[in-house]
Amino acid sequence: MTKTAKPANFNLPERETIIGYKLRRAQLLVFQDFLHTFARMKLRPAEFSVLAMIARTPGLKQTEIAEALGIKRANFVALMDGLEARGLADRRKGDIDRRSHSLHLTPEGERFVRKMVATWNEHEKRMIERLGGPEDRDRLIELLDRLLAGEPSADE
Amino acid sequence: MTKTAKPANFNLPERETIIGYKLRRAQLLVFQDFLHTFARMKLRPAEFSVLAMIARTPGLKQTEIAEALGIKRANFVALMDGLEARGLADRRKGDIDRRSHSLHLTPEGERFVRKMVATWNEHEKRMIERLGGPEDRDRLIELLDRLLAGEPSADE
DNA sequence: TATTGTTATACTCTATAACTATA
DNA sequence: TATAGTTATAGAGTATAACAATA
Repeated sequence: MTKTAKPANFNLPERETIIGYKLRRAQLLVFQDFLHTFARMKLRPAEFSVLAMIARTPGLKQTEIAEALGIKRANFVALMDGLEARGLADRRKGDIDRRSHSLHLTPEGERFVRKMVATWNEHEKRMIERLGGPEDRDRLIELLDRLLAGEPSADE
Repeated sequence: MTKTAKPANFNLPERETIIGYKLRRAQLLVFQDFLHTFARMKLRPAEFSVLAMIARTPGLKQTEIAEALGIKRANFVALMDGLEARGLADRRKGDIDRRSHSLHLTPEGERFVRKMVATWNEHEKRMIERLGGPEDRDRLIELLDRLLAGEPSADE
């Protein structure tokens, strides 16, 4: 029994089956776990991605990394300033094109990334367990890839 | 071949298999489609959810709706001001507890919600097609529910 | 005292325009 | 002219504290 006398008949979608709604809730949950897990290391998701990308491919230009991660180059500046101020990464003037900065990890940045990967493993393990196991993680990724198919995706 | 002479060996996760990363990308894509679809109606996801909830259960208190949708009651005020200013919903002083406001659709709000549901169907149909069909939508929802299990979820 | 709605405020993300130094 | 990085700024979204009216 509803709270109104005349129950108007809209054909409202059930919130529990709305893709965008569930997707947002799940994403917030995963990011919450990430933030909690990395609170001690004071690392945000975007910083994680940037450090991971520099570690994997040192020497990339600022704009290349920003674009690959979907970060506007204007907003990337402060992020990179932070990593540099913490002594984790540095910018080097490109010797061919002196306008550009190529990005590298410092020795301390390399140590930090090793710890970061270990911490990330904890977090991801927890998420995979929630899903039911690695096969279910794969099934989820595959479904999300279908949504993203045909996108100007970050890499690949 | 990488861009560095000594390829330091971190055990970095592949970005393509990171749950949080994929989840965020997919959520942004779905919300982008939503925003584009509802641009003409000038309706944001949060407003959609609020109108849908008022339509389904008229008479709920402001705080009940805000909490159910994960919106802080302080932030709900401006959102509700907007819906009221557009003549879609209104607040009525509770006659038992005169501090509270119970929320209802106006007649124009009811017409708006009918159009909103039709527009939403377009959007969701597009997302379901991307996923591969309704069964795949169900599989996705089921996996996302596993992530969300044990949460102080909105409704249900 | 506690709660509902409200105001004010602040912090993060994101987006755009315009500047500088190089090309 | 165009591009890489930068600065300034503005808009969402979200978070907290404190207040008035009411319980």
